[in-house]
Amino acid sequence: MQKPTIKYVAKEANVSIATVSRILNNGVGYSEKTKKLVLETIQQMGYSPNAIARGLINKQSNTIGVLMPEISGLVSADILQGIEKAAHSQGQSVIVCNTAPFGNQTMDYLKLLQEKQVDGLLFTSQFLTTEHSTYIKQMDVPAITISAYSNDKTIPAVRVDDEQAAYDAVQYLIKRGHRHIGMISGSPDDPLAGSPRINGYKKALYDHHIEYDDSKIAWRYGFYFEDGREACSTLLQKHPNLTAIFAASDELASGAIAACYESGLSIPKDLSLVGYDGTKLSKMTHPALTTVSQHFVEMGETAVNLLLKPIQDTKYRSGAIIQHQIIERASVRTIN
Amino acid sequence: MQKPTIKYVAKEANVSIATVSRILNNGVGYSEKTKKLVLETIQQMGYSPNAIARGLINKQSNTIGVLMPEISGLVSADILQGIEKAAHSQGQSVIVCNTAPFGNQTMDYLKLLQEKQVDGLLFTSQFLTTEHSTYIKQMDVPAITISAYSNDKTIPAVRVDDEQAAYDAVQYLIKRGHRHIGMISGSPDDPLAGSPRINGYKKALYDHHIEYDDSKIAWRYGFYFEDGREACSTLLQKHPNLTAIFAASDELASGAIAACYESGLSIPKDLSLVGYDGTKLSKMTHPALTTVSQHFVEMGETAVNLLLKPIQDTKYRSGAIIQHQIIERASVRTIN
DNA sequence: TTGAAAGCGCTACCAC
DNA sequence: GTGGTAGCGCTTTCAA
Repeated sequence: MQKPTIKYVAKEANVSIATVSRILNNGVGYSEKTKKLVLETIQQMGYSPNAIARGLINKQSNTIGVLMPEISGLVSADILQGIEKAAHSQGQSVIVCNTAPFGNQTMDYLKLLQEKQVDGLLFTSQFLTTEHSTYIKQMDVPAITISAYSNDKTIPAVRVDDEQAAYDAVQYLIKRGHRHIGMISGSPDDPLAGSPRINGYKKALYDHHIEYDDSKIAWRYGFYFEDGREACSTLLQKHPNLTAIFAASDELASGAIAACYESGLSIPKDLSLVGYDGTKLSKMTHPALTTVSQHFVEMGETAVNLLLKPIQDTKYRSGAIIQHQIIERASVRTIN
Repeated sequence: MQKPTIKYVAKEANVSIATVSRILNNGVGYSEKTKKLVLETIQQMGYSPNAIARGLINKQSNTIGVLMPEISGLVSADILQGIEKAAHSQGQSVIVCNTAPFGNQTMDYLKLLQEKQVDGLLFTSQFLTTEHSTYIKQMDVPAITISAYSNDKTIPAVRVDDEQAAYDAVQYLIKRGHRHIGMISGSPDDPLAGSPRINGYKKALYDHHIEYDDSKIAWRYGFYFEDGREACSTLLQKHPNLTAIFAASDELASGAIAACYESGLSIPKDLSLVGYDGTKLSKMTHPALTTVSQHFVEMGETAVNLLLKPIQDTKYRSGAIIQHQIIERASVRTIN
């Protein structure tokens, strides 16, 4: 049995396909009577319009493509959630693409999404090369980055002010009496989540007249648990007198917690700790992490809105900065 | 500037569109010379085929739809990762749909995906009603459930044998000398992740001649941190002599850990704990959780393969059971 | 208020 | 080997 098409519906209802089409698209130009008749026929035949055929004519797919490394990360998953929500509420579907950090996976996906005629592109937590942005330009679809880094500044970016957020985190510690503050970080060469946070850390120290010491930053290439554990353990060995550590991700912080348990340090009694991201992990550790929360779901939503709405407001031409927020929990102690 | 179409490429290269099409689709019926010429023209014009037009003819979208509640959950995210990986390697794109547990969100998405002519449907962690499965049948696309529950047994299911897995977890505790074992669980009315695990718990006790006591199961509707914390605290109050608890999810277990800290209990010294799921959370808690690992990424991959491959092997007609595995970490102590 | 028909970009059939 | 063309299911003029 063939699936019914508009043609078939028209025949059954004894009207033209044009009329059916009009009714389907809420246009005008038909009597209530025919409308009722057609709608009934559709119902009865179980007709479902073919979005592909529609797309061919309308030149739009009502689909946006999302490119992200590691879908299953706490951060990515939250962003994706926000994206899907906002997209769906605006009649768009979301195609997810899991890009590998190496190779030209991203280019391959870009080509694929171009063929699929996506109406927009979202890049999450990714470094956008010039090759990428050049290709996007040629694709002629709107694109927005989320927590990503691009050389091409004409692509709007939705992000948190990482430097300021890190600054706030460190200042938070300073205000609670800490002066021996270490940092666990991603790579200083990472322009995305590495250097900005390191800079914020440095700046906060500087502004509060605390001497900066290179060796008080322990960095790894990743932002994961194991990275945090190793980095923290290294840091503690080098600087046993640290009273606080700022970790550039909640996962790093959770690793730091593990390292502290291993070396018999109690948090926050012996060492205070501030995380970063505000993922659900941060409330599940023990002690619960005081952390800098990024509103990932909101970031995803904002990005979609910026992508889909014709950019009338020049204010958002270059994207949006989402406010971060320090969530106080139990991992920081105040020194008198 | 219009985007170049196949027609335009044909004109530029002085061949027919039929020839271009053949070359594009790796068919036969053209000389090496024309192939080279056409490919060069394509390259030079920056032509990209239109998958929508293709789809209209081929009656396929090379897209599969994934429906899941809560994209951002640890479990869902892992499954999605596996799905995307396997789908992409088979030339399929993935549309994610975040279904709310209430309302008829799922039906709406189903209709949408039907219009988009998806080639397959994947249901994750969801309860499939008869209305759903009836609609799917009528859509005439293959569908598979992953860690889901459906009344319609003709829909292949990819899952872990939850009862057996829970059984193994509890038996693991029993073999380590525990006899006072409580359970923190989802709702007994939840046929998906509730009752099977509870049954496994009961059965293990029974098989090892340990009396079953209803009140040693504390359940909540959710499987989250707060649920676990509350449930554990309730349980501990009622049964202070428990030496072990089996939690029906890692998040529940992490909540249980928090509850233990609050009541001054040390894990595993005072209380042993086994989690469920094997999410990345389980290695980030302190102590690291001994847990029953479900291979979520593999489950996603398997589901896609089953969905896309014509089902030649009757063995998989009804789906696949993915092996679970107990990962031993630091949350269980052996009683002598 | 309605219908006929062109055409979106492509594939596949048939003819040469 | 190659080209002409019907037609996938739909929207949208243009006429009636």
